[in-house]
Amino acid sequence: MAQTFTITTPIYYVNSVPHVGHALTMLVCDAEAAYHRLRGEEVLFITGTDENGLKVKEAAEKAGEDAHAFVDRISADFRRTWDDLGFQYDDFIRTTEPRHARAVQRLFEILRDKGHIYQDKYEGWYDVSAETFVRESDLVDGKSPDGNEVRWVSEDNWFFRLSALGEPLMAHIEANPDFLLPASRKNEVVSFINQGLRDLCITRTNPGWGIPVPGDEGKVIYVWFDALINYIAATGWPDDPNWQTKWPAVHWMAKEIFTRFHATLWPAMLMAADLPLPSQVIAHGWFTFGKSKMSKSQGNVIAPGELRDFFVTEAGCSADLAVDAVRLCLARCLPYEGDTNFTWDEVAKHYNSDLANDLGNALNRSLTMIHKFAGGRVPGGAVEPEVAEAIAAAKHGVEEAYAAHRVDQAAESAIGLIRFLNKYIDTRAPWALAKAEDPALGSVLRGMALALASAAGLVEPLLPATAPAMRAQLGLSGRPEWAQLGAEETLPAGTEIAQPQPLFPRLDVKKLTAQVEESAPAEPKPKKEPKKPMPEAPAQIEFPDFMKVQLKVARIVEAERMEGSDKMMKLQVTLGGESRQIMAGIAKKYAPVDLIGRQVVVVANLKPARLMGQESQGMLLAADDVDGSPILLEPSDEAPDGSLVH
RNA sequence: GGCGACGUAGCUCAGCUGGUUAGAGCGAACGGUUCAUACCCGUUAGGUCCGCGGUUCGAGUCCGCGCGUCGCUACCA
Repeated sequence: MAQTFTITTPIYYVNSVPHVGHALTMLVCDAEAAYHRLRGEEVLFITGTDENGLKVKEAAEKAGEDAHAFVDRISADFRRTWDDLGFQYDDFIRTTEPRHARAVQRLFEILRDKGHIYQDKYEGWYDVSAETFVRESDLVDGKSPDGNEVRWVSEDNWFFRLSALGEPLMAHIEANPDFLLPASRKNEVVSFINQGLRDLCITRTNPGWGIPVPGDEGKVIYVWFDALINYIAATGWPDDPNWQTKWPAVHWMAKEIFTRFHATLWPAMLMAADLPLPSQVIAHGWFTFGKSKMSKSQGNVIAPGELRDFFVTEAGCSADLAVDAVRLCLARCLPYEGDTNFTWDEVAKHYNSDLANDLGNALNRSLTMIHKFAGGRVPGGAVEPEVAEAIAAAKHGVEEAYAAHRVDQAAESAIGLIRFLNKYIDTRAPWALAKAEDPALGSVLRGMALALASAAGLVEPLLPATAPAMRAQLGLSGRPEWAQLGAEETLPAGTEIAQPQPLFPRLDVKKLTAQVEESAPAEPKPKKEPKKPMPEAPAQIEFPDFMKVQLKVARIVEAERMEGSDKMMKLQVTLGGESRQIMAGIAKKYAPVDLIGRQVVVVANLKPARLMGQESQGMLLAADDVDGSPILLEPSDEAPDGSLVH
C-alpha cells in the first residue's frame, strides 16, 4: 500500500474559541495537504478537539451543562468554523471518542509493561486551571504564577520515566537535522533537553471525566499525555493493521506547545513504546495584534470569519474568493521564525497588491487582449522560451517551498510568475504587435494565457477557489496533473476565452484607514508577564512561625562549580552526623578553595528541591551586598557542626 | 541567571559555505505606457549593512567585546 502523506494540526482545546492563530495552523496544513493531493498522493489531514481534563469538566459545570453536551457543542463550533472556511481536513478526531481512548490506554499499558511508567506518591500544589503541578516556591500569594487557584493534593500517581529518554532523543535530533523546524526552535529544544529531563507525573485523580488508567480506575491520564496520542490514534493504531501506511506524520503547531510537548514528550513517548517518531515537528510563531499577542485573554481575538466578511463587505468579492483572500493574507504574514504583527493595514496591502493589482488585473488585461486582438480564442503559435522558463522556475520554486514547509514562500514564488507576466506584457506590448500586424502576436498572447493557467495551478493549494475561477475565465475545464502543469498542451490553440470578470475588486485603502482609526481600540496595554516576585515578608510574624525554621551550623567539605552556570556551586556539607548536598548561588564571589572547611549557616528543614538537575537539601544563608553579591554568614567562633542556631 | 536568535533602504524582510558597483516587496518621488481593476512597467532612494576592535589580499557574511530588541527555560534556596 502506498505511503500516505499525513499532516496534523494540534487538537484544539475546547476551552477556547477559534481565532486567527488556530486558522493559521489550519491554513498551513490545508495548503500542504492540498499540494500533496494535487501531486496525486494519498493524503491524511487530521485535526480535532482536545476534550478531556478537569478544567473542561469544571467549565461545563460552570456553564450549567452536562460535560458531554458541553464538549459536543464546543467541538462542533470548531468544526463549523473550519468547514465554513473551507478547510479540507480528512479526519476530525475528538479525545472523547472510543478509538482515541483505546489508543491511549493501550499506549499506557505498553509503556507500563516496558517499565517506562512507575507508581509514586505526589504531594503538593496543583493548579486546576493549567492542569499542572506547582512548586511551593512558585506560589504567589497562595496562587499559581499565572494567578490561578491552587489546591493541595496528596496522591499516588503514575510517572513517565522521561528522565531516561533525554539521550536517545538528542541522538535522534542530531541524526535528523530536519526533524525539528525551524532551526531556532530546535535549538530551544536542545537546550531544554540538555538541562536534564525530569520524570513526568501523567495521572490525576479521576474526577469522573477523562480516560481512566487501565487497572487503576481511580485515576485518569493527564490531558497532555492523553492528547498527543490522538495523532497515532487517527491513523488507526493499535487496531488497524494498515496504520503504518499513515504514519509517520508531519506535525504543525504554534510555538508555545512545541518545546515541552511536541518536540520532547511526544517523541519520548513513542520512542519508549518502540513506535516510529513523527517525520517532522514544526512550529510557527504568533500573530500579534498591536503590540501584544492575539489571544483570548488579551481580548483582541479576530474571529477568522470576521476577516472573510471584511473582504466581502469592503472589497465586494464573492464569499469563496474572500476565503482565499484570508488564506493569502495568513500565508503572506506567516510568522515562521518569530512573531508577525497582523494588522488591517497589512492585510489590505497584500490583498490589493497581490490579488487585485497583480493576479486579478493580469488575468483581466490578458483576457481583454485576447478578445480584442485574437477574437476571443487562444491563438496558435509557440510560447516564447522566456515564458516557458519563467513558468518552470516558478513551479520549481513552489515545489521547493512546499518541500520545506514554507507556505509563505510558495505564495511568493507563485505570485512571482504573475509579476513576470506583467513585465512580459509590457515588454512585448501586444497592442503594438497588433497594430503592426506582427506575426509574433499569437505566440505572445498564447504565452500570456499559458502563464495564467500555470499560475492558477501554482496558487491552487493556497487559493483553492481562485484557481478554478481563473481556469474558467481561460475557458479551461478540469485541472492538469501537477506534472503537466505549465505544458503547452494544457492550453490548446483555439480554446474559447470567457468574458473577463474582475475576481478581486480593489479595496479603498484611504476609506479604510479612516474607518480603522475611528474604530481602533485603545492600544492594548503593553504588558510584560510579571516576573514572579519573591514572596513578601510580612511585617511581623509569631514566634512559632520563626521556630518552624530550623537553622544549623554546617561545615563545607566539598565545593564544586557547576558547568553552564557562573553562579551556582554544588556543596557537600556536614551537620555533625549528617551530610547533605546543597546548591548555592555563590560561585561568582567565592572559589571552591575559599569554602572547603569553612563553617556556614544553613536552613536545615527546607524541603529539598532540584536546581540545575541537582538535589539541594537545604539553603545556605548569606547577606546581600550592595551589588547583590552574597556575603556568607559564619559563626564568629568555631561551633560544633550541626548545632542549632536561634 | 543560563541558553539561543536577531539588529541590512521610510516599512516588512532576502542575502548559502567571506570576493567585483549590497537586493526584493510595499510606500514615496519622477518618468513611460494604454491591453487592464486610477492598473502595469521603468528610474530614483546618496542605506555608517547597530557600535568598537580583530582575523584575512578581501567581511553585511568569520572571531571577541559592547549596546539594543526578542525567544526558550522543570533551576541561583
